[in-house]
Amino acid sequence: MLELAILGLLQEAPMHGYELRKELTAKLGAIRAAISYGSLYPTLRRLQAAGWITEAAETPATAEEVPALTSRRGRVVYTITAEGKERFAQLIAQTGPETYGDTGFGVHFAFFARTDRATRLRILEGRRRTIEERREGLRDMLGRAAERLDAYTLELQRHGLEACEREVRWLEELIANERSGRAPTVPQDGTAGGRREDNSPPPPGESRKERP
Amino acid sequence: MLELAILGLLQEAPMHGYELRKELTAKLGAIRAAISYGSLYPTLRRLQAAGWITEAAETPATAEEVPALTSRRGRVVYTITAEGKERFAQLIAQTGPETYGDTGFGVHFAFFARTDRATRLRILEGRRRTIEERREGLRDMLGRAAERLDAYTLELQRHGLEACEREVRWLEELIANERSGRAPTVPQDGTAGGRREDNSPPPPGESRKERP
DNA sequence: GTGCGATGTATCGGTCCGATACATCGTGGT
DNA sequence: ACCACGATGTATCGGACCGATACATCGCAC
Repeated sequence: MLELAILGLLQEAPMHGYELRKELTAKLGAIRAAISYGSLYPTLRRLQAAGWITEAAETPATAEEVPALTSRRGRVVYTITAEGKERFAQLIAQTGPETYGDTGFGVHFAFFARTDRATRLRILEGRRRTIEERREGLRDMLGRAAERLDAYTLELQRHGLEACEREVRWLEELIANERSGRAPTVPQDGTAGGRREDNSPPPPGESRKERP
Repeated sequence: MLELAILGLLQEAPMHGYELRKELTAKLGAIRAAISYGSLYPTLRRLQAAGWITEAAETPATAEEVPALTSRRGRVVYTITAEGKERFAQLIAQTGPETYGDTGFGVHFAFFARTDRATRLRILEGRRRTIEERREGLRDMLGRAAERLDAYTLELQRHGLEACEREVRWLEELIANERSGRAPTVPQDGTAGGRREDNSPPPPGESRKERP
């Protein structure tokens, strides 16, 4: 999951570790607390070894800014490679059980702007299926096995059930939205500052549909 | 977390691994999918080594029920020890940052029937604090940094924000309920003799509302 | 002038998951 | 009569991720 997220973020701009973590936290803040350096750095190492990204010590900068006495050491900047972009496209397109779990779904969803519509629909429907099953499990529990559990556990289940119902409704809405063609999609590639023109994979058109 | 959950469940009755997993899944179904054997068995081994539980191969059963031709092999039954109960009491009473995270809070909450009211309140308030902070982070993101994120990511944040708001409301309700006094606590130590009797702890949610 | 929080890189031990292997039992289909 | 299949049951292995920790620099407020 981290691999996917890192590759996705580095496609917008090269970054160093600290920055990456902040962006990661911003983008995934709704689904997980904060990425630990204990996972981030080893993963970066792994990605570098696999050739998906390259790391370069940030130093020169034409040497005219700072007299190099207080040279910024450290500050390793990671850049995605062409193979890395391929890898990302492959990861983002493939769906499976782990795509429908809480974390997996969240990460995939966060990169929906870089996902083609067919895949988006597959993921949304798979997630809905998963949540519906969880919901049924909780309903059964609250129905049949209620007397075996104490009041607090029941309250927890009830709250969980409600969350499932809400999420299913949310997903229905998103699915309907996708099908109807007007998806909330701002293609948004890394060109914000007017540099690094790169073809965002298949950003399904119909851009610019602001939500109320 | 698993340690706490296992100790808590074994306090209700001795069980073997498979059964334990099922009960665990039932009790924690609202917060996590299913406990993997890859965590369960090593944890049981660890608990046994620490002396919190004892394991015994289930076999004899007075030999009058089944002719022993189809002897059930395997079937290791785990029983909590006195030290294990102490350990559980210690774990359930101590609060900290990890108690307020999604999983930690869920597990603690699931055993609120075995937790004293002061601790329950501390946990509920700590959790509320944590969620409020997450909520504020999401609000800031949706306010200030909105233009930096694509529509899908924003939608994810919005959904997460809503979930936070709902949970805070839920927690407020639970806290008010705890404070209002009707919470017998039920220390509930030995469970000598009969299982199956339901010394029902406090009722957290009273009259539930029907949905509009 | 100094303490302190943000920035920054990095490792280590430990928890937990997913895949896998293997064995038994009862049930129902062919 | 046979056997396929799902539930029951125990167990291990590699890998992903976290939490704590260590260390160094920078700018700023007191």
